Amino acid sequence: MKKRPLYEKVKETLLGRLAKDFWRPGELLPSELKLAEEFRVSQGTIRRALDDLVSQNMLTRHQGRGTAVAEHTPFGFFHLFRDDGVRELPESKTLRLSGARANRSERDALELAAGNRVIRILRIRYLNLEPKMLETLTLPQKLFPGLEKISARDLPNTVYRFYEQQFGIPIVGKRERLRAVAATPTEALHLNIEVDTPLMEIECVAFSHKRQPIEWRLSRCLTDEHYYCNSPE
Amino acid sequence: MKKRPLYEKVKETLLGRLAKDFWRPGELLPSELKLAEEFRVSQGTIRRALDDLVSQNMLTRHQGRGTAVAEHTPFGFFHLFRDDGVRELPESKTLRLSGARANRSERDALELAAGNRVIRILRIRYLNLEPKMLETLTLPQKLFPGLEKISARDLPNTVYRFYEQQFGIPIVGKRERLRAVAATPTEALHLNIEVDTPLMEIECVAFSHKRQPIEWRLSRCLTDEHYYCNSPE
DNA sequence: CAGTGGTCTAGACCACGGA
DNA sequence: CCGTGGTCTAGACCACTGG
Repeated sequence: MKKRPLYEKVKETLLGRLAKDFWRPGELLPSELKLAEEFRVSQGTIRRALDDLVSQNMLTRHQGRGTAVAEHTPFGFFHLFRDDGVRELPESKTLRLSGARANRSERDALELAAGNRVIRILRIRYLNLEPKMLETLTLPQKLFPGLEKISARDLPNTVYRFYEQQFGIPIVGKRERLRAVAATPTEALHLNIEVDTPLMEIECVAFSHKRQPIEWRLSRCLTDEHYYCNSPE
Repeated sequence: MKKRPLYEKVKETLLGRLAKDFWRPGELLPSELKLAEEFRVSQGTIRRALDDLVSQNMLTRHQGRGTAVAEHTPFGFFHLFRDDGVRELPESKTLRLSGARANRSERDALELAAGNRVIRILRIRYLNLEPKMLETLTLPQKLFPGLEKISARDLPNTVYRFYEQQFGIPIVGKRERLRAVAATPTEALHLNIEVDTPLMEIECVAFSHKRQPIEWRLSRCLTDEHYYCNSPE
């Protein structure tokens, strides 16, 4: 029955607090010894839990300072770099936000049964003021009650924190699949390029802590002056 | 002077043995307690070293069985999957192998001084008997003495193990950069596609254990029936 | 069953950061 | 200086694997 390791329980509790903004981003959380006392486990167990959360980019640790809530960098999970290696701040504009019945691809990606509804969001992203990326986000409507009635202008730039804070859904993992594709006429128009220009397509499914699919994202980006990288540089 | 943690020393020693084929791939190495005794450290320290090597895909562990040398899967670091998620065995043919003075890009990628020589290898790779990928490998000649005189036919399909066993150079890390590009006439010819077809370009620098660049690899692949993925699926 | 890795504890000392 | 995380130890019990 209860074969789950202790550190998994600790992780789960801490994840819940992080989702609820129990601590602010950047804030130090209690020391390992304090947490060990609170959870009635040893420091080693706390350490194991914290290490796991650090490797999931939920926390950061600094010797002599403490363990802090990760400042979900302004880049978030944004993986495009300029050719010289410098990272640029992405800007985004939401073009459309609407609800609909999930189609076949969406049901497959989000593991939904037939008939479920989804929310579709179309965004364009800019790097250095140039349009570089067009992306479609698809969310299961039942997990985001009321989101379909929000104005496109009110959707924040970094949506993962938004999911956490407004809907209590922390994103802790993702699976990406990449392809090279040719720009469609619509994409060519938005990105100010010629039809059939090669684009990088990034298909990404984001998961909550128990591997439940939360978001299906299809991005198509221009890599004429940027490259994609998700390794630790 | 010597502030390197103990487990780092252990890792280094074990890595050296793995490179020398001290244990065969798939073979179990001594238990944690045996290793702890040999290295005169605690089991916890050995465990930490082994954990790190496991996360580098050098070892695999199974509760109740032991710790084994990773069977560098027939896929190696090959990251193309068929659209249905199935992994296919890549076949490769070496088209050319030659030595030359390193050009600017090669010196940058491999961190070489001007005047150094490199070995260039041009390969074509097949998936399900269809040509899907053209790649250029560039190696610092001084690290691979005699390799430039080898016949293209004698170069094995999986080169990383070859580097380890013939030249004592274990590859433990890599950095990848991806772009979408248009097929050149040469590539179109080899891959049996039209010029300007979108291709995924994978630029990969492979490192030895102390971050020394060993191989610069530029791959261009057709993603009409495959996708690229380097996350744990 | 014996032996393995997986978890957990309690304690020690060190290296670093900030007041 | 104190408190933090980083390393290391020694020992305990559990869960799984194989013969």
